[in-house]
Amino acid sequence: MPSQKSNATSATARAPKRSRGRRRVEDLLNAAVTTFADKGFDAATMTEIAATASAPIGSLYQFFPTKTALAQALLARYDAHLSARLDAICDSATEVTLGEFTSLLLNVLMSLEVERRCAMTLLEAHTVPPDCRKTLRRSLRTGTARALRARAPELSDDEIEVAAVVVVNAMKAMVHMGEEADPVRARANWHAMVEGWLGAQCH
Amino acid sequence: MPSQKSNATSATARAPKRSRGRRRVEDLLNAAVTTFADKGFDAATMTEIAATASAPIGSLYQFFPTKTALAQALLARYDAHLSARLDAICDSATEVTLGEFTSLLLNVLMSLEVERRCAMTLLEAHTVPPDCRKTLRRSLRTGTARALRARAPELSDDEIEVAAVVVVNAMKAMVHMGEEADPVRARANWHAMVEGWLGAQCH
Amino acid sequence: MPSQKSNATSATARAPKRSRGRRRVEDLLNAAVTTFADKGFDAATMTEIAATASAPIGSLYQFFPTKTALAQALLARYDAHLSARLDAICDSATEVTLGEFTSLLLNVLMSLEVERRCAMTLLEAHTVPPDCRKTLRRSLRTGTARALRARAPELSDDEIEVAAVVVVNAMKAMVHMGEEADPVRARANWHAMVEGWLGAQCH
Amino acid sequence: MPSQKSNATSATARAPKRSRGRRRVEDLLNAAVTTFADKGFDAATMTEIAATASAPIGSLYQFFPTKTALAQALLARYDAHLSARLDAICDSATEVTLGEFTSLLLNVLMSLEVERRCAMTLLEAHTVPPDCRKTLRRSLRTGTARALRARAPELSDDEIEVAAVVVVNAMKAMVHMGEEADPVRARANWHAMVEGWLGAQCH
DNA sequence: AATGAATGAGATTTCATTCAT
DNA sequence: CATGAATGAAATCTCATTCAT
Repeated sequence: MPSQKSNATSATARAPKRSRGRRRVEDLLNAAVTTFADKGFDAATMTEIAATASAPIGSLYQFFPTKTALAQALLARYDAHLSARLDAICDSATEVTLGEFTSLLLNVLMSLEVERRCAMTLLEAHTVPPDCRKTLRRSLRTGTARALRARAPELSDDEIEVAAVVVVNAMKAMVHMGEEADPVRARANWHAMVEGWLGAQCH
Repeated sequence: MPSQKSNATSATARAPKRSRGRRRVEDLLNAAVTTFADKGFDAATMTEIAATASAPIGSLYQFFPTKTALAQALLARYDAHLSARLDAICDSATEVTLGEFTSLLLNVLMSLEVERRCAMTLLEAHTVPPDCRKTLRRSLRTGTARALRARAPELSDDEIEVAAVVVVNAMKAMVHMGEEADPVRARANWHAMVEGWLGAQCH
Repeated sequence: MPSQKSNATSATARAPKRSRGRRRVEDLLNAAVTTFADKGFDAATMTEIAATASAPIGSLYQFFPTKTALAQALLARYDAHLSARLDAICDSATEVTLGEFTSLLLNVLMSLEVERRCAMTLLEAHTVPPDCRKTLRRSLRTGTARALRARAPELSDDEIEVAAVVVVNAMKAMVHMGEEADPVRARANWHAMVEGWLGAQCH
Repeated sequence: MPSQKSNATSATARAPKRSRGRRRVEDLLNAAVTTFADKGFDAATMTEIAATASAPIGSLYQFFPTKTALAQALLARYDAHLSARLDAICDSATEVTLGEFTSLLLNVLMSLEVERRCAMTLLEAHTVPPDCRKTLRRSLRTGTARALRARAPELSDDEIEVAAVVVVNAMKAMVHMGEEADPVRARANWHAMVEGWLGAQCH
């Protein structure tokens, strides 16, 4: 008796056990990334994602029991990537100039073009549960706060909090400016603006 | 995304002739705004929009032959609103302080909460044709450029172009910061940052 | 964005407005009756039911937004039929012999062969919500109680209650005995047994 | 009801060789009993049954190559149980009063609550092949006939045949009356009714 | 012109069964 | 043997759009 759509309120991805399975999951995730990035969450279909990965639809559902679970897994993967980048910035925070530090921060979101577009799409999709969306946002903000604290330990918690919000939004703008004409100059100006403000803060 | 039976490649909104019709169109647009803002473009259904406006579904299709045409009309309406605001800024550009000017610009997107959320949703929706999305974006950029030129006529066309891109993205960030904790302080910092940069440019 | 299976917890059948619609609903209900009776609730598919009625699947869902709603409508229709029969018995309860009265009661379920098989199938189906099932059962019991009270007003409420339970189960057995070899003699015996007991009670 | 990949028209349960296997089969059967009783044949899934028995799905298919075969095995087991009870009644048929005899017969189906609910579910399921269903029914009828013959050897074969049909249906009613309000009085009345009829027959 | 019932392609999800490991 | 990941046919339900009334 098919029909009961996933009754579990929060279904999560199942981990593969065999080595072939792990490879297959990799393919499925990549297929999902490009499909979501291209079509958006709602317009992308599970059937198309499976087809893109040359996998039968049943396999897709073996690992991701729900379209939502698939989105969640993707966001988690991207979250891990961002955290790693931010951790790296923490490590070198005191060994670089302010300009370099600004650059590192502002470029956090600029790697992995497709994954980022996918993540941004999912973050905007009203159909994706707010939980996962909030998780990624918070993770990005706290990671940025960590980097700022590593660079400017003299700032209070509140100041760090607010600065992190500012910087995160500056990061996002960097990405969006790529679609405009002459993105190089636009980003250079943006960089200057943020560096100026950061310099004023940190002192 | 069910079957699109419409084969017309580009359907646009039809203008109503009588005053009763104009009132009805108004209601339909408003219903569409809230529905799109709440559910997103894909999840919102034409039936629900008509119901929200207490209008029969046939009426909705009378004026907006396509879901896409409806989105387009909404974006056009919002575009007009933004242009008006930017025009007003042009007029007073030379009579205000730099801080006030910055404030005016950064707050351009902060009015009409629901309409803005609707517009941003539609701008992200991959299902809405890129044309209308590009139109609104360009309109916002050129309007901003006009305001900047009114304030700083000494800048070259290129410089204005780039500055407009920067400012537009700064405007967007103002909106996004509203969802974070302590948006007041975040926005104040942001304002300071942009004012600093604007001051450096304009001279 | 299809996918959200009927989120309304209890969807009910929608009434048709046009005359063609009423005819169509009739056809759909009849198709559903035979299909459920033949295949059972779970094995019967909405697609097959629509096809049997030569109706597009969309039309089926127009009137019965859920497979469950369809079952409910069927049970309600059968309920109405049974109530009518029991009311008729009430009217003639005092004008017939005990044997005739027994006969009338025991034969209540023996008309409308297919509808009855459909109803019994639905009553057993674990997938049909208990509510509708209980409704029909109670309706049958209270209708029978009414008939018994009309015949034997001297009995207490409790006695009527219990007698109704007994008689209802006797009715059901009448139906089941139809599948055995020599159903005529079996039913005659059954009739004698119940009549004997009824005679002993009523006095 | 998803695709039945099994092309074997009639698959039956395989007997286990080792004692550990016999234990496992026992667990699987018990898990199947409760699952079928709770969810019905169609809604119960092989995966869930295996999980309930804490057995891998492969093991389940080792012993019962088909969902149908599993149902068949369950019905056979229940058949054996009923036959044993009826045999016991045969043995004591001449040593008890008519009231006791009636009681014994009417209570045949009242033991093993879950197994019985499972069996009744399977008997109603249109998806279970008619063969096994008929087998159990016939077995119950012939067993009952045996008991009646042991008690009343003077009756002709035809009379026994018909009486068995009547008694079997009386048994079933006893079970169904358990769900109504005041089942004790209902059953007492039922008992009186059947005893009265049996007395009239046997003489 | 106005209405809203009718349509059907297509989306998500399930699960009996197999077979590689 | 034992296991449980893999498969894909098939089921339920949605909704943009049309067109008869």
